[in-house]
Amino acid sequence: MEDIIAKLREHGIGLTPQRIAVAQVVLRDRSHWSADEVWQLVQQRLPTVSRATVYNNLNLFVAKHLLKEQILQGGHVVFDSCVEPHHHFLDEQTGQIHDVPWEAVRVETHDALGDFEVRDYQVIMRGRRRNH
Amino acid sequence: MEDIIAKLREHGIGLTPQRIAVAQVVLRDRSHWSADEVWQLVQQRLPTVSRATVYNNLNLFVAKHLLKEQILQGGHVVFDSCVEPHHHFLDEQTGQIHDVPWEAVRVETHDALGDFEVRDYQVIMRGRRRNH
DNA sequence: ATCTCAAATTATACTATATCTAAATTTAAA
DNA sequence: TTTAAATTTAGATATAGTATAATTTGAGAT
Repeated sequence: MEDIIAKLREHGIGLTPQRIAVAQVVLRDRSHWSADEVWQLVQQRLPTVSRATVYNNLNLFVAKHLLKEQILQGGHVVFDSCVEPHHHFLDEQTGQIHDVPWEAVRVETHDALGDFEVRDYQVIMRGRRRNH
Repeated sequence: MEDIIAKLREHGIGLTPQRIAVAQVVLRDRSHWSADEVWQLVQQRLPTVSRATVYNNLNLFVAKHLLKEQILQGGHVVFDSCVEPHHHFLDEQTGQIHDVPWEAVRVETHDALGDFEVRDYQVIMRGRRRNH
């Protein structure tokens, strides 16, 4: 709980019970959360929390760089607690998205880019994950 | 009109007035179309066309490789008449997405990928486009 | 040419996701 | 304690997409 509070403060986010509850959910182990998943879990701790509040706070956390918004296949939005740069691997069989370490992929661009000044990039890979 | 019909046939798509109208819109000059944009334009030619029909046919065209589905920032889905492999550049100032030639970017992967067998990839670049 | 019928396709109605609005409540500073 | 600003709530609305019922298509039989 103290960790969470410290983290919110570090990111310039004011404290409310709703925000603490949302942060407790999204900063847990799993790294990709849909808004509705978060809402359902937060409701267990705070039954009166409204859906709009969850959405508002998730988007605030993105704006304050506590989370990153990621787009899955089909346009579904999830919130990612890993804000460090990383790439994504989409397992086409399971539909699962996995984080790939930044250094695992090297990207070089050529002059053919022309007018585009690249500030940031991310590689989306598709394929399958070998059986464990 | 004949071009459109030939194209639909090549891709194994049966002919209906609705499909011809949708194809006429999306195979025009601009390369990224939202479903609702398509619907509005198609309605001008076929006022009874339903939204579901437009969605159904856009998704069919993707399935038959006449179009490619692309996900924009925020999870918005657009349909792209350029089905050749290409990368994307998102202009952060205008929110516009631009196609980048495949060869303009080279990607190498390393062992750190581990379990992931990459079949396909795409690079999403962000930045700005120099003034014209 | 016409009819039949199953499959394909479209339209109607419904659902999912996300955001807006105004009122109510809480926060944080004085 | 007060107060202004921030935040949440509850309900409505916007955006996007889909399920199901209705209609059309296409092939084969007559």
